[in-house]
Amino acid sequence: MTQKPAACPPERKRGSGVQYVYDVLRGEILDLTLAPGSPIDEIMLSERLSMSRTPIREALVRLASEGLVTALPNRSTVVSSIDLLNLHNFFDALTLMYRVTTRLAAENREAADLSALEHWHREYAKAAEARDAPGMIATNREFHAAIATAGRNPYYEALCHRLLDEGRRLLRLYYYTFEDGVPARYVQEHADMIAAIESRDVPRADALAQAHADQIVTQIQTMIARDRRQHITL
Amino acid sequence: MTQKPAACPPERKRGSGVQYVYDVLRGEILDLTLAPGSPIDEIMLSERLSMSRTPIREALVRLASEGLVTALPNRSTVVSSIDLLNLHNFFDALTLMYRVTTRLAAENREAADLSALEHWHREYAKAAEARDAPGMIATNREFHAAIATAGRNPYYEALCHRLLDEGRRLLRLYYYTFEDGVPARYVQEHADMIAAIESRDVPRADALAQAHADQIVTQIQTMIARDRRQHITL
DNA sequence: TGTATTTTTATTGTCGACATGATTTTCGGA
DNA sequence: TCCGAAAATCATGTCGACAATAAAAATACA
Repeated sequence: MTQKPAACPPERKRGSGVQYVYDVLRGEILDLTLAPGSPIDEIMLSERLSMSRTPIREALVRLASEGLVTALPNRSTVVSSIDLLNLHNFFDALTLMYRVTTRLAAENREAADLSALEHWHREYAKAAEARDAPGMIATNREFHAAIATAGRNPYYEALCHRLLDEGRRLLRLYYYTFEDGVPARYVQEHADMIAAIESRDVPRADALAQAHADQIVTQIQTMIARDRRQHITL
Repeated sequence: MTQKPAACPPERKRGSGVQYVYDVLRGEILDLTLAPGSPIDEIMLSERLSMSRTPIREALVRLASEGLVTALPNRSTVVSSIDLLNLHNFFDALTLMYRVTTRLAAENREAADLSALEHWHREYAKAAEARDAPGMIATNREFHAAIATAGRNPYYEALCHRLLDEGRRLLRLYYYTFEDGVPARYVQEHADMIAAIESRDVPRADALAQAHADQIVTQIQTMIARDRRQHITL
Protein backbone atom coordinates (compact mmCIF):
# COMPACT_ATOMS: atom_id res chain seq x y z
CA MET A 1 0.00 0.00 0.00
CA THR A 2 2.06 2.91 -1.19
CA GLN A 3 0.38 6.17 -0.38
CA LYS A 4 1.68 9.69 -0.14
CA PRO A 5 2.37 10.18 3.55
CA ALA A 6 0.00 13.08 4.09
CA ALA A 7 -0.56 15.94 1.69
CA CYS A 8 -2.51 17.63 4.43
CA PRO A 9 -1.82 21.07 5.76
CA PRO A 10 -1.24 20.56 9.49
CA GLU A 11 -2.89 23.95 10.01
CA ARG A 12 -6.59 23.26 9.76
CA LYS A 13 -9.37 25.62 10.71
CA ARG A 14 -11.90 24.33 13.17
CA GLY A 15 -15.00 23.11 11.37
CA SER A 16 -13.30 22.39 8.07
CA GLY A 17 -12.37 18.83 8.91
CA VAL A 18 -15.40 17.03 7.54
CA GLN A 19 -15.45 19.11 4.38
CA TYR A 20 -11.77 18.41 3.80
CA VAL A 21 -12.14 14.66 4.18
CA TYR A 22 -15.25 14.74 2.00
CA ASP A 23 -13.46 16.62 -0.77
CA VAL A 24 -10.42 14.36 -0.70
CA LEU A 25 -12.42 11.13 -0.70
CA ARG A 26 -14.89 12.31 -3.30
CA GLY A 27 -12.07 13.33 -5.60
CA GLU A 28 -10.31 10.01 -5.24
CA ILE A 29 -13.51 8.06 -5.77
CA LEU A 30 -14.45 9.97 -8.92
CA ASP A 31 -10.88 9.68 -10.22
CA LEU A 32 -11.00 5.94 -9.60
CA THR A 33 -7.92 6.40 -7.43
CA LEU A 34 -10.08 4.49 -5.02
CA ALA A 35 -11.30 1.55 -7.05
CA PRO A 36 -14.99 0.58 -6.92
CA GLY A 37 -15.49 -2.14 -4.36
CA SER A 38 -12.34 -1.33 -2.43
CA PRO A 39 -12.82 -1.02 1.32
CA ILE A 40 -12.22 2.25 3.14
CA ASP A 41 -10.35 1.81 6.39
CA GLU A 42 -11.25 4.54 8.83
CA ILE A 43 -8.10 4.16 10.87
CA MET A 44 -5.78 4.31 7.86
CA LEU A 45 -7.62 7.39 6.65
CA SER A 46 -7.39 9.04 10.04
CA GLU A 47 -3.64 8.47 10.02
CA ARG A 48 -3.23 9.62 6.44
CA LEU A 49 -5.19 12.83 6.97
CA SER A 50 -3.88 13.15 10.53
CA MET A 51 -7.20 13.63 12.21
CA SER A 52 -9.58 11.71 14.42
CA ARG A 53 -12.04 9.11 13.19
CA THR A 54 -15.06 11.26 14.04
CA PRO A 55 -14.87 13.74 11.13
CA ILE A 56 -13.93 10.89 8.82
CA ARG A 57 -17.01 8.92 9.77
CA GLU A 58 -19.20 11.97 9.21
CA ALA A 59 -17.72 12.45 5.75
CA LEU A 60 -18.37 8.78 5.01
CA VAL A 61 -22.01 9.13 6.07
CA ARG A 62 -22.36 12.02 3.65
CA LEU A 63 -20.73 10.10 0.82
CA ALA A 64 -22.98 7.14 1.58
CA SER A 65 -26.13 9.23 1.34
CA GLU A 66 -24.96 10.40 -2.07
CA GLY A 67 -24.39 6.85 -3.19
CA LEU A 68 -20.63 7.11 -3.67
CA VAL A 69 -19.84 4.63 -0.92
CA THR A 70 -21.84 1.79 0.59
CA ALA A 71 -21.83 1.24 4.34
CA LEU A 72 -21.91 -2.40 5.35
CA PRO A 73 -23.15 -2.67 8.93
CA ASN A 74 -20.41 -3.63 11.36
CA ARG A 75 -18.09 -4.07 8.42
CA SER A 76 -15.93 -1.78 6.42
CA THR A 77 -17.43 0.85 4.14
CA VAL A 78 -16.67 0.18 0.49
CA VAL A 79 -16.54 2.38 -2.59
CA SER A 80 -19.77 1.83 -4.50
CA SER A 81 -19.43 -0.36 -7.53
CA ILE A 82 -20.30 0.80 -11.03
CA ASP A 83 -23.34 -1.06 -12.23
CA LEU A 84 -22.46 -1.82 -15.83
CA LEU A 85 -25.45 -4.09 -16.27
CA ASN A 86 -28.00 -1.35 -15.75
CA LEU A 87 -26.36 1.42 -17.67
CA HIS A 88 -29.54 2.09 -19.62
CA ASN A 89 -30.98 3.62 -16.46
CA PHE A 90 -28.05 5.98 -16.32
CA PHE A 91 -28.28 6.86 -20.00
CA ASP A 92 -32.00 7.45 -19.76
CA ALA A 93 -31.70 9.76 -16.78
CA LEU A 94 -28.67 11.54 -18.21
CA THR A 95 -30.45 12.30 -21.46
CA LEU A 96 -33.53 13.66 -19.75
CA MET A 97 -31.41 15.67 -17.33
CA TYR A 98 -29.38 17.21 -20.15
CA ARG A 99 -32.55 18.20 -21.98
CA VAL A 100 -34.34 19.64 -18.97
CA THR A 101 -31.41 21.63 -17.60
CA THR A 102 -30.45 23.01 -21.02
CA ARG A 103 -34.04 24.05 -21.69
CA LEU A 104 -34.28 25.76 -18.33
CA ALA A 105 -30.92 27.43 -18.85
CA ALA A 106 -32.19 28.90 -22.11
CA GLU A 107 -35.21 30.23 -20.24
CA ASN A 108 -33.59 31.52 -17.07
CA ARG A 109 -29.94 32.28 -17.83
CA GLU A 110 -28.45 35.53 -16.67
CA ALA A 111 -25.28 37.32 -17.70
CA ALA A 112 -23.12 35.70 -15.02
CA ASP A 113 -24.23 32.25 -16.16
CA LEU A 114 -22.98 32.89 -19.68
CA SER A 115 -19.59 33.93 -18.32
CA ALA A 116 -19.33 30.70 -16.34
CA LEU A 117 -20.37 28.64 -19.36
CA GLU A 118 -17.81 30.32 -21.58
CA HIS A 119 -15.12 29.87 -18.96
CA TRP A 120 -15.63 26.13 -18.71
CA HIS A 121 -16.05 25.87 -22.46
CA ARG A 122 -12.59 27.42 -22.89
CA GLU A 123 -11.11 25.14 -20.23
CA TYR A 124 -12.66 22.15 -21.96
CA ALA A 125 -11.28 23.23 -25.33
CA LYS A 126 -7.84 23.66 -23.78
CA ALA A 127 -7.95 20.17 -22.30
CA ALA A 128 -9.17 18.75 -25.63
CA GLU A 129 -6.32 20.42 -27.48
CA ALA A 130 -3.80 19.05 -24.99
CA ARG A 131 -5.40 15.59 -25.33
CA ASP A 132 -5.77 15.64 -21.57
CA ALA A 133 -8.55 13.10 -21.07
CA PRO A 134 -8.92 13.51 -17.29
CA GLY A 135 -9.00 17.27 -17.76
CA MET A 136 -11.71 16.94 -20.38
CA ILE A 137 -13.76 14.73 -18.11
CA ALA A 138 -13.51 17.17 -15.22
CA THR A 139 -14.19 20.32 -17.22
CA ASN A 140 -17.05 18.64 -19.05
CA ARG A 141 -18.63 18.01 -15.68
CA GLU A 142 -18.24 21.64 -14.67
CA PHE A 143 -19.67 22.82 -17.98
CA HIS A 144 -22.86 20.86 -17.57
CA ALA A 145 -23.07 21.73 -13.89
CA ALA A 146 -22.94 25.39 -14.92
CA ILE A 147 -25.85 24.78 -17.30
CA ALA A 148 -27.84 23.29 -14.44
CA THR A 149 -27.00 26.28 -12.26
CA ALA A 150 -28.24 28.62 -14.98
CA GLY A 151 -31.50 26.65 -15.04
CA ARG A 152 -32.22 27.75 -11.46
CA ASN A 153 -33.97 24.61 -10.28
CA PRO A 154 -32.24 23.04 -7.27
CA TYR A 155 -33.99 19.68 -7.72
CA TYR A 156 -32.68 19.23 -11.24
CA GLU A 157 -29.35 20.63 -10.12
CA ALA A 158 -28.97 17.91 -7.48
CA LEU A 159 -29.92 15.19 -9.96
CA CYS A 160 -27.49 16.70 -12.44
CA HIS A 161 -24.60 16.60 -10.00
CA ARG A 162 -25.29 13.03 -9.09
CA LEU A 163 -25.43 11.91 -12.71
CA LEU A 164 -22.35 13.89 -13.69
CA ASP A 165 -20.38 12.35 -10.84
CA GLU A 166 -21.42 8.89 -11.90
CA GLY A 167 -20.51 9.82 -15.45
CA ARG A 168 -17.07 10.95 -14.38
CA ARG A 169 -16.38 7.55 -12.87
CA LEU A 170 -17.74 5.81 -15.92
CA LEU A 171 -15.66 7.80 -18.41
CA ARG A 172 -12.62 7.44 -16.23
CA LEU A 173 -13.09 3.70 -16.24
CA TYR A 174 -12.73 3.59 -20.01
CA TYR A 175 -10.03 6.20 -20.41
CA TYR A 176 -7.78 3.90 -18.46
CA THR A 177 -8.05 1.37 -21.25
CA PHE A 178 -8.57 3.49 -24.36
CA GLU A 179 -6.40 6.49 -24.99
CA ASP A 180 -7.81 7.65 -28.30
CA GLY A 181 -9.86 10.20 -26.45
CA VAL A 182 -12.97 12.23 -26.78
CA PRO A 183 -13.95 13.38 -30.26
CA ALA A 184 -13.22 17.07 -30.75
CA ARG A 185 -16.77 17.37 -32.03
CA TYR A 186 -17.88 17.88 -28.45
CA VAL A 187 -16.18 21.27 -28.39
CA GLN A 188 -18.38 22.46 -31.25
CA GLU A 189 -21.47 20.95 -29.64
CA HIS A 190 -20.78 22.82 -26.43
CA ALA A 191 -20.36 26.04 -28.39
CA ASP A 192 -23.71 25.46 -30.10
CA MET A 193 -25.39 24.85 -26.77
CA ILE A 194 -24.02 28.10 -25.38
CA ALA A 195 -25.32 29.95 -28.43
CA ALA A 196 -28.79 28.46 -28.02
CA ILE A 197 -28.83 29.32 -24.33
CA GLU A 198 -27.63 32.84 -25.02
CA SER A 199 -30.31 33.47 -27.64
CA ARG A 200 -32.96 31.89 -25.38
CA ASP A 201 -33.86 29.40 -28.09
CA VAL A 202 -35.52 26.71 -25.98
CA PRO A 203 -36.40 24.19 -28.72
CA ARG A 204 -32.90 24.39 -30.17
CA ALA A 205 -31.35 24.01 -26.71
CA ASP A 206 -33.48 20.93 -26.17
CA ALA A 207 -32.51 19.40 -29.50
CA LEU A 208 -28.82 20.09 -28.98
CA ALA A 209 -28.90 18.60 -25.49
CA GLN A 210 -30.62 15.50 -26.81
CA ALA A 211 -28.04 15.13 -29.57
CA HIS A 212 -25.17 15.72 -27.17
CA ALA A 213 -26.49 13.07 -24.79
CA ASP A 214 -26.88 10.65 -27.68
CA GLN A 215 -23.27 11.26 -28.66
CA ILE A 216 -22.01 10.46 -25.19
CA VAL A 217 -24.22 7.41 -24.84
CA THR A 218 -23.04 6.09 -28.17
CA GLN A 219 -19.42 6.73 -27.25
CA ILE A 220 -19.67 4.90 -23.95
CA GLN A 221 -21.55 2.02 -25.53
CA THR A 222 -18.85 1.71 -28.17
CA MET A 223 -16.18 1.62 -25.51
CA ILE A 224 -18.04 -1.06 -23.62
CA ALA A 225 -18.51 -3.12 -26.76
CA ARG A 226 -14.79 -2.93 -27.53
CA ASP A 227 -13.97 -3.79 -23.94
CA ARG A 228 -16.25 -6.82 -24.02
CA ARG A 229 -14.67 -8.03 -27.23
CA GLN A 230 -11.22 -7.86 -25.70
CA HIS A 231 -12.32 -9.86 -22.74
CA ILE A 232 -13.90 -12.49 -24.94
CA THR A 233 -10.76 -12.98 -26.99
CA LEU A 234 -8.71 -13.81 -23.92
CA MET B 1 -40.78 23.22 24.94
CA THR B 2 -42.99 20.30 25.90
CA GLN B 3 -41.75 17.07 24.45
CA LYS B 4 -42.45 13.50 25.31
CA PRO B 5 -39.63 12.42 27.62
CA ALA B 6 -38.30 9.55 25.58
CA ALA B 7 -40.31 7.06 23.56
CA CYS B 8 -37.14 5.11 23.00
CA PRO B 9 -36.67 1.43 23.66
CA PRO B 10 -33.71 1.27 26.04
CA GLU B 11 -32.72 -1.99 24.34
CA ARG B 12 -31.01 -0.94 21.15
CA LYS B 13 -29.06 -3.16 18.83
CA ARG B 14 -25.55 -2.03 18.06
CA GLY B 15 -25.39 -0.24 14.74
CA SER B 16 -29.01 0.85 14.70
CA GLY B 17 -28.40 4.11 16.52
CA VAL B 18 -27.87 6.39 13.55
CA GLN B 19 -30.77 4.87 11.64
CA TYR B 20 -33.05 5.32 14.63
CA VAL B 21 -32.17 8.97 15.10
CA TYR B 22 -32.48 9.54 11.37
CA ASP B 23 -35.95 7.98 11.25
CA VAL B 24 -37.20 9.91 14.27
CA LEU B 25 -35.87 13.25 13.08
CA ARG B 26 -36.98 12.75 9.48
CA GLY B 27 -40.48 11.87 10.63
CA GLU B 28 -40.74 14.91 12.85
CA ILE B 29 -39.39 17.21 10.16
CA LEU B 30 -41.80 15.93 7.53
CA ASP B 31 -44.69 16.11 10.01
CA LEU B 32 -43.75 19.68 10.81
CA THR B 33 -43.47 18.59 14.44
CA LEU B 34 -40.11 20.28 14.05
CA ALA B 35 -40.96 23.62 12.51
CA PRO B 36 -38.89 24.86 9.57
CA GLY B 37 -36.17 27.17 10.81
CA SER B 38 -36.18 25.77 14.33
CA PRO B 39 -32.74 24.88 15.70
CA ILE B 40 -31.79 21.33 16.58
CA ASP B 41 -29.88 21.06 19.81
CA GLU B 42 -27.61 18.02 19.79
CA ILE B 43 -27.42 17.77 23.56
CA MET B 44 -31.20 17.95 24.04
CA LEU B 45 -31.59 15.28 21.38
CA SER B 46 -28.98 13.06 22.95
CA GLU B 47 -30.82 13.29 26.27
CA ARG B 48 -34.22 12.73 24.67
CA LEU B 49 -33.09 9.66 22.74
CA SER B 50 -30.73 8.62 25.53
CA MET B 51 -27.67 8.17 23.41
CA SER B 52 -24.37 9.91 22.77
CA ARG B 53 -23.95 12.89 20.48
CA THR B 54 -21.90 10.93 17.95
CA PRO B 55 -24.73 8.96 16.29
CA ILE B 56 -26.91 12.05 16.44
CA ARG B 57 -24.35 14.11 14.58
CA GLU B 58 -24.04 11.42 11.93
CA ALA B 59 -27.80 11.38 11.44
CA LEU B 60 -27.74 15.16 11.12
CA VAL B 61 -25.04 14.97 8.46
CA ARG B 62 -27.21 12.58 6.50
CA LEU B 63 -30.28 14.78 6.84
CA ALA B 64 -28.21 17.78 5.77
CA SER B 65 -27.01 16.06 2.61
CA GLU B 66 -30.65 15.35 1.76
CA GLY B 67 -31.55 18.98 2.29
CA LEU B 68 -33.89 18.44 5.23
CA VAL B 69 -31.68 20.36 7.65
CA THR B 70 -29.10 23.07 7.15
CA ALA B 71 -25.84 23.01 9.08
CA LEU B 72 -24.59 26.42 10.11
CA PRO B 73 -20.85 26.22 10.85
CA ASN B 74 -20.05 26.49 14.52
CA ARG B 75 -23.71 27.17 15.16
CA SER B 76 -26.76 25.05 15.65
CA THR B 77 -28.19 23.01 12.81
CA VAL B 78 -31.64 24.20 11.79
CA VAL B 79 -34.56 22.53 10.04
CA SER B 80 -34.52 23.69 6.42
CA SER B 81 -37.08 26.29 5.59
CA ILE B 82 -39.75 25.78 2.95
CA ASP B 83 -39.09 28.07 0.04
CA LEU B 84 -42.55 29.33 -0.82
CA LEU B 85 -41.22 31.92 -3.25
CA ASN B 86 -39.76 29.34 -5.64
CA LEU B 87 -42.52 26.79 -5.59
CA HIS B 88 -42.66 26.73 -9.38
CA ASN B 89 -39.35 24.86 -9.31
CA PHE B 90 -40.94 22.24 -7.11
CA PHE B 91 -44.07 21.99 -9.25
CA ASP B 92 -42.04 21.73 -12.41
CA ALA B 93 -39.86 18.95 -11.08
CA LEU B 94 -42.78 17.15 -9.46
CA THR B 95 -44.76 17.09 -12.69
CA LEU B 96 -41.86 15.78 -14.72
CA MET B 97 -41.04 13.20 -12.05
CA TYR B 98 -44.63 11.94 -11.93
CA ARG B 99 -44.69 11.58 -15.70
CA VAL B 100 -41.34 9.85 -16.00
CA THR B 101 -41.84 7.40 -13.15
CA THR B 102 -45.36 6.51 -14.21
CA ARG B 103 -44.23 5.93 -17.78
CA LEU B 104 -41.39 3.72 -16.63
CA ALA B 105 -43.70 1.85 -14.27
CA ALA B 106 -45.99 1.04 -17.19
CA GLU B 107 -42.98 -0.30 -19.07
CA ASN B 108 -41.20 -2.22 -16.36
CA ARG B 109 -43.76 -3.18 -13.73
CA GLU B 110 -43.85 -6.69 -12.40
CA ALA B 111 -46.50 -8.57 -10.46
CA ALA B 112 -45.14 -7.62 -7.04
CA ASP B 113 -45.21 -3.95 -7.99
CA LEU B 114 -48.91 -4.11 -8.75
CA SER B 115 -49.58 -5.66 -5.34
CA ALA B 116 -47.71 -2.85 -3.65
CA LEU B 117 -49.57 -0.24 -5.68
CA GLU B 118 -52.94 -1.74 -4.82
CA HIS B 119 -52.00 -1.98 -1.17
CA TRP B 120 -51.16 1.71 -0.89
CA HIS B 121 -54.15 2.60 -3.03
CA ARG B 122 -56.42 0.85 -0.53
CA GLU B 123 -54.67 2.52 2.40
CA TYR B 124 -55.09 5.88 0.72
CA ALA B 125 -58.79 5.25 0.07
CA LYS B 126 -59.24 4.26 3.71
CA ALA B 127 -57.57 7.46 4.89
CA ALA B 128 -59.67 9.49 2.46
CA GLU B 129 -62.88 7.90 3.73
CA ALA B 130 -61.87 8.63 7.32
CA ARG B 131 -61.04 12.23 6.31
CA ASP B 132 -57.61 11.59 7.84
CA ALA B 133 -55.55 14.27 6.10
CA PRO B 134 -52.16 13.29 7.58
CA GLY B 135 -52.88 9.67 6.68
CA MET B 136 -53.71 10.66 3.12
CA ILE B 137 -50.50 12.65 2.83
CA ALA B 138 -48.40 9.77 4.08
CA THR B 139 -50.08 7.05 2.01
CA ASN B 140 -50.03 9.26 -1.07
CA ARG B 141 -46.29 9.49 -0.67
CA GLU B 142 -45.97 5.72 -0.43
CA PHE B 143 -48.20 5.21 -3.46
CA HIS B 144 -46.04 7.36 -5.67
CA ALA B 145 -42.86 5.94 -4.19
CA ALA B 146 -44.16 2.49 -5.18
CA ILE B 147 -44.69 3.74 -8.73
CA ALA B 148 -41.07 4.92 -8.81
CA THR B 149 -39.92 1.55 -7.50
CA ALA B 150 -41.83 -0.19 -10.28
CA GLY B 151 -40.06 2.06 -12.79
CA ARG B 152 -36.73 0.46 -11.84
CA ASN B 153 -34.53 3.51 -12.25
CA PRO B 154 -32.65 4.41 -9.06
CA TYR B 155 -31.85 7.93 -10.23
CA TYR B 156 -35.49 8.83 -10.75
CA GLU B 157 -36.34 6.98 -7.57
CA ALA B 158 -34.02 9.18 -5.53
CA LEU B 159 -35.41 12.34 -7.11
CA CYS B 160 -38.91 11.03 -6.48
CA HIS B 161 -38.25 10.47 -2.79
CA ARG B 162 -36.78 13.89 -2.36
CA LEU B 163 -39.71 15.59 -4.07
CA LEU B 164 -42.30 13.52 -2.23
CA ASP B 165 -40.70 14.40 1.10
CA GLU B 166 -40.74 18.07 0.25
CA GLY B 167 -44.35 17.66 -0.83
CA ARG B 168 -45.27 16.06 2.46
CA ARG B 169 -44.00 19.10 4.32
CA LEU B 170 -45.77 21.43 1.95
CA LEU B 171 -49.14 19.69 2.20
CA ARG B 172 -48.78 19.41 5.93
CA LEU B 173 -48.19 23.13 6.12
CA TYR B 174 -51.58 23.83 4.59
CA TYR B 175 -53.53 21.09 6.27
CA TYR B 176 -52.78 22.82 9.53
CA THR B 177 -54.79 25.81 8.35
CA PHE B 178 -57.41 24.27 6.05
CA GLU B 179 -59.35 21.23 7.10
CA ASP B 180 -61.57 20.77 4.08
CA GLY B 181 -59.20 18.15 2.84
CA VAL B 182 -58.10 16.47 -0.33
CA PRO B 183 -60.70 15.98 -3.05
CA ALA B 184 -61.87 12.38 -3.23
CA ARG B 185 -61.22 12.60 -6.96
CA TYR B 186 -57.62 11.59 -6.25
CA VAL B 187 -58.76 8.10 -5.30
CA GLN B 188 -60.20 7.62 -8.77
CA GLU B 189 -57.13 9.11 -10.40
CA HIS B 190 -54.89 6.69 -8.54
CA ALA B 191 -57.09 3.80 -9.66
CA ASP B 192 -56.81 4.95 -13.26
CA MET B 193 -53.04 5.16 -12.98
CA ILE B 194 -52.86 1.60 -11.65
CA ALA B 195 -54.99 0.41 -14.55
CA ALA B 196 -52.75 2.13 -17.09
CA ILE B 197 -49.63 0.69 -15.47
CA GLU B 198 -51.15 -2.78 -15.34
CA SER B 199 -52.10 -2.72 -19.02
CA ARG B 200 -48.69 -1.28 -19.93
CA ASP B 201 -50.32 1.70 -21.64
CA VAL B 202 -47.42 4.14 -21.58
CA PRO B 203 -49.09 7.14 -23.27
CA ARG B 204 -52.12 6.86 -21.02
CA ALA B 205 -49.91 6.52 -17.92
CA ASP B 206 -48.07 9.66 -18.99
CA ALA B 207 -51.27 11.62 -19.54
CA LEU B 208 -52.76 10.51 -16.23
CA ALA B 209 -49.58 11.42 -14.36
CA GLN B 210 -49.55 14.82 -15.97
CA ALA B 211 -53.19 15.41 -15.07
CA HIS B 212 -52.62 14.17 -11.52
CA ALA B 213 -49.69 16.51 -11.06
CA ASP B 214 -51.73 19.40 -12.42
CA GLN B 215 -54.45 18.63 -9.90
CA ILE B 216 -52.04 18.74 -6.99
CA VAL B 217 -50.31 21.88 -8.22
CA THR B 218 -53.65 23.62 -8.64
CA GLN B 219 -54.75 22.51 -5.20
CA ILE B 220 -51.62 23.80 -3.50
CA GLN B 221 -51.75 27.06 -5.43
CA THR B 222 -55.35 27.56 -4.37
CA MET B 223 -54.40 27.00 -0.77
CA ILE B 224 -51.56 29.48 -1.02
CA ALA B 225 -53.82 32.04 -2.66
CA ARG B 226 -56.35 31.70 0.14
CA ASP B 227 -53.61 31.90 2.71
CA ARG B 228 -52.24 35.08 1.17
CA ARG B 229 -55.67 36.67 1.10
CA GLN B 230 -56.13 36.00 4.79
CA HIS B 231 -52.83 37.60 5.60
CA ILE B 232 -53.67 40.67 3.57
CA THR B 233 -57.00 41.23 5.32
CA LEU B 234 -55.36 41.41 8.70
C1' DT C 1 -5.97 -34.29 4.88
C1' DG C 2 -10.20 -31.81 5.16
C1' DT C 3 -13.77 -29.82 8.06
C1' DA C 4 -15.96 -27.96 12.22
C1' DT C 5 -15.09 -25.31 16.36
C1' DT C 6 -12.76 -22.22 19.28
C1' DT C 7 -9.61 -18.42 19.88
C1' DT C 8 -7.58 -14.42 18.35
C1' DT C 9 -7.41 -10.28 15.97
C1' DA C 10 -8.99 -6.26 13.85
C1' DT C 11 -12.44 -2.85 12.82
C1' DT C 12 -16.54 -0.73 13.68
C1' DG C 13 -20.19 1.75 16.75
C1' DT C 14 -20.59 4.34 20.75
C1' DC C 15 -19.21 7.02 24.59
C1' DG C 16 -17.49 10.85 27.71
C1' DA C 17 -14.42 14.71 27.77
C1' DC C 18 -11.88 18.75 26.22
C1' DA C 19 -10.97 22.96 23.26
C1' DT C 20 -12.64 26.54 20.29
C1' DG C 21 -15.56 29.80 18.80
C1' DA C 22 -20.13 32.17 19.22
C1' DT C 23 -23.72 34.01 22.09
C1' DT C 24 -25.35 35.99 26.14
C1' DT C 25 -24.75 38.33 30.37
C1' DT C 26 -22.61 41.53 33.32
C1' DC C 27 -20.36 45.57 34.32
C1' DG C 28 -18.48 50.24 33.61
C1' DG C 29 -18.83 54.76 31.63
C1' DA C 30 -21.20 58.66 29.43
C1' DT D 1 -30.94 55.34 31.20
C1' DC D 2 -28.41 53.72 27.27
C1' DC D 3 -24.37 51.96 24.89
C1' DG D 4 -19.99 49.43 24.51
C1' DA D 5 -16.52 46.24 26.36
C1' DA D 6 -15.16 42.36 29.13
C1' DA D 7 -16.39 38.11 31.16
C1' DA D 8 -19.03 34.06 31.52
C1' DT D 9 -21.80 30.66 29.49
C1' DC D 10 -22.96 27.47 26.15
C1' DA D 11 -23.01 24.55 21.92
C1' DT D 12 -20.25 22.74 18.58
C1' DG D 13 -16.08 20.29 16.50
C1' DT D 14 -12.68 17.13 17.62
C1' DC D 15 -10.36 13.70 20.18
C1' DG D 16 -8.86 9.23 22.48
C1' DA D 17 -10.78 5.15 24.60
C1' DC D 18 -13.80 1.19 25.30
C1' DA D 19 -17.16 -2.46 23.95
C1' DA D 20 -19.25 -5.38 20.53
C1' DT D 21 -19.18 -7.75 16.36
C1' DA D 22 -17.31 -9.91 12.22
C1' DA D 23 -13.38 -11.80 9.83
C1' DA D 24 -9.18 -14.48 10.29
C1' DA D 25 -6.29 -17.74 12.49
C1' DA D 26 -5.49 -21.61 15.19
C1' DT D 27 -6.87 -25.86 17.02
C1' DA D 28 -9.33 -30.25 17.51
C1' DC D 29 -11.44 -34.03 15.40
C1' DA D 30 -12.95 -37.41 11.88
